[in-house]
Amino acid sequence: MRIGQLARITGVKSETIRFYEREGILAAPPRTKANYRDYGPAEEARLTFIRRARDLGFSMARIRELLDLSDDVDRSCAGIDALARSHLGEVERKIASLKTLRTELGRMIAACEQDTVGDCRIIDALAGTAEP
Amino acid sequence: MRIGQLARITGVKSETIRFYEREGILAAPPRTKANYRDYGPAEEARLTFIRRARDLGFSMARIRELLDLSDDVDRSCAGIDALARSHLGEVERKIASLKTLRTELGRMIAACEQDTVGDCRIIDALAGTAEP
DNA sequence: ATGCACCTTGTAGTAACTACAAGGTCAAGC
DNA sequence: GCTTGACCTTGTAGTTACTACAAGGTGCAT
Repeated sequence: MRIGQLARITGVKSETIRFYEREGILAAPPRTKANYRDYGPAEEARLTFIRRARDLGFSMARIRELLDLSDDVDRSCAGIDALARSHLGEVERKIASLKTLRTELGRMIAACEQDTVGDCRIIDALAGTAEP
Repeated sequence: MRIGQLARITGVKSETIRFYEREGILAAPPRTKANYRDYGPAEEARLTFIRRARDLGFSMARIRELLDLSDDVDRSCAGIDALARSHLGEVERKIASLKTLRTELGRMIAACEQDTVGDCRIIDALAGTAEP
């Protein structure tokens, strides 16, 4: 498929896809005889992964590491383990933060249904200043 | 407290704190007689919130909205409800994505413990191409 | 054959920081 | 009293990760 279709499917703009190629995070695909980039389904999955990971607040450096975990098939178990554990820690911290934020947003919505509004403790939810 | 101590506590650099003040996301604090910025605990919570939210991949625009939910005490319930629901949806999508990533990282670590490595399906995990 | 949507490269602009320069403040030690 | 050092001030310039736009080539449909 051509870059435009890949862009539509993944939600990553064509310009950004070319940018990723320049940065070496996405391999240069084969070209058609008209010199158009020609992508397959593997690139689609890789790009969707990158977009989701960016949306979750991972830096490009961190995403590169995650992609390396996937790319370097013949890599030492010790290396994979250490890196995977480090990423797992970050992922679990993010989940925990999001859960406190979810709880507080849910509480506000519930209060609104009762027309009682109350005060908003979103800041405390994430800042960890909230009393239990 | 002065900007340096606030920076250490929150993990937000002094330069970034001043940047937030310029952008209007953080109110200009009172000054000491030496013209130093003088912060209290409310700013600490607000900054920690901003840092965590940024780390979770929320844009500054989205964070502004969340802070507005907190700041605009006398706001219509309908407005709060709509905004909170929209944010709740984003939060739940992020949690769901992170959970699939967590599962895959956990699987890789477990495989490593067995010295069986196997293949890495991190990309499929977030890209949603994985078979169950 | 002439739109039109699509592609190419390259360059410049944006968001959200981040670093650095040039200088002012102030408590501690000689 | 004076200097040293850690801290602060403003301002400007650089970085990361895009994003937009310009100038032109490609290819299918009318």
